[in-house]
Amino acid sequence: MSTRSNNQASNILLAATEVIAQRGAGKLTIESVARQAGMSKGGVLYHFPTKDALLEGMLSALLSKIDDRREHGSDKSVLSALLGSLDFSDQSERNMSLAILAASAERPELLKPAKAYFQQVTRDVARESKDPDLAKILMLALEGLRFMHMLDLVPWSSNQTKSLMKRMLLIAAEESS
Amino acid sequence: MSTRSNNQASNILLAATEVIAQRGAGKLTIESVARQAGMSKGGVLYHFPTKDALLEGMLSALLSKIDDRREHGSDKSVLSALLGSLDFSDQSERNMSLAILAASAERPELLKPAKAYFQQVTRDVARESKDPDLAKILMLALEGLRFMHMLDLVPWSSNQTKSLMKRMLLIAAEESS
DNA sequence: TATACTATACCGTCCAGTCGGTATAGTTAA
DNA sequence: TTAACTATACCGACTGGACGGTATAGTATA
Repeated sequence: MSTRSNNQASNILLAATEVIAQRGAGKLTIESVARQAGMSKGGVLYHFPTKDALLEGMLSALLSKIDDRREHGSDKSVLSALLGSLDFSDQSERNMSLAILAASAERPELLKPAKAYFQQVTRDVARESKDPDLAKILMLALEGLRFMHMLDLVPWSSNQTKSLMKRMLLIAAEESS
Repeated sequence: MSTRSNNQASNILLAATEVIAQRGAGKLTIESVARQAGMSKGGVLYHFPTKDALLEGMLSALLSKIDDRREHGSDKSVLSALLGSLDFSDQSERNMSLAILAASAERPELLKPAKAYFQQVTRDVARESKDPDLAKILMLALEGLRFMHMLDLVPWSSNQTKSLMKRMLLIAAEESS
């Protein structure tokens, strides 16, 4: 029967990311999210009583998705897991990341958990690396790719991106202890 | 007597970046820019007839500053010039970059010139490299650093950033022909 | 009936852009 | 030299629309 009443929240979250992807973070309004989710403004406001709550929801969905994959990265290193799990040809991947843009525009404070997350990952990656600086460079490249992807600024094909990711995985494997 | 009131336009541009840095791209209003620049809304609107014009102005100021430095990078490679000229401890550097966030929020189309710029740089860097993929990784790391800096998301000290940049310069020097 | 959810009408605020006006410096010319 | 005129820079009241949030009434289902 899957009441799917629980799903409505994530439906709305998804719709929000789509709005940002299609029209920009500045056009993220409760109305536009409602339309995209196929419901009314009241419906959205029932699930997320304020716009801030919506932004928080998007951000925490993004972080928990990333974290999920870090843990499911099985036997490889954290860095390898991160590199290996990101798929930039996946539209929903990009869309979720866009929460960062929306939050930074409207409520920069909401990015604090994201910063904490980066600190954590940095620590973890440094701990397992022979060459922490090189590991950081790879992390930065990964995030650079994420941001450029978010803004549709990547100046080469997705095939080239894939081969780049492979190369990065290779370097990561070489230098992990 | 050098009233120097003739560069009001760049004054306003500067004020706009400060507003974004202090309050976020979503709070970038003509009024707030006017206040920051020490004038009235009408005054800002005189120099930039629409908000779009203001955004365009910020973006083109950013691109021409970067381009400037690429050309003044003298005898080194393009990649080295880019790596060497960026100073992330400089506040104004970060502020100017924030134009990207504002534009992406309000008028994503305005980022087209930025994309064209990245394509150009990528071509140039690839041409002079023995190992184009490695060069791309460095470029990505540089942009990753820019974005994380913009969002105040860098999880380590500015000293660590400096040593990272040195390392990146080293790699770039090793692999340039 | 109660709970979970959705729709609609409405309010107050914020904001981009308009417009009539002021101030001032320069230019022309009687 | 002074009156008439023009250009540039700026001010601030106002308008119309968009948006966040509230209130409330309705529907479906268990």
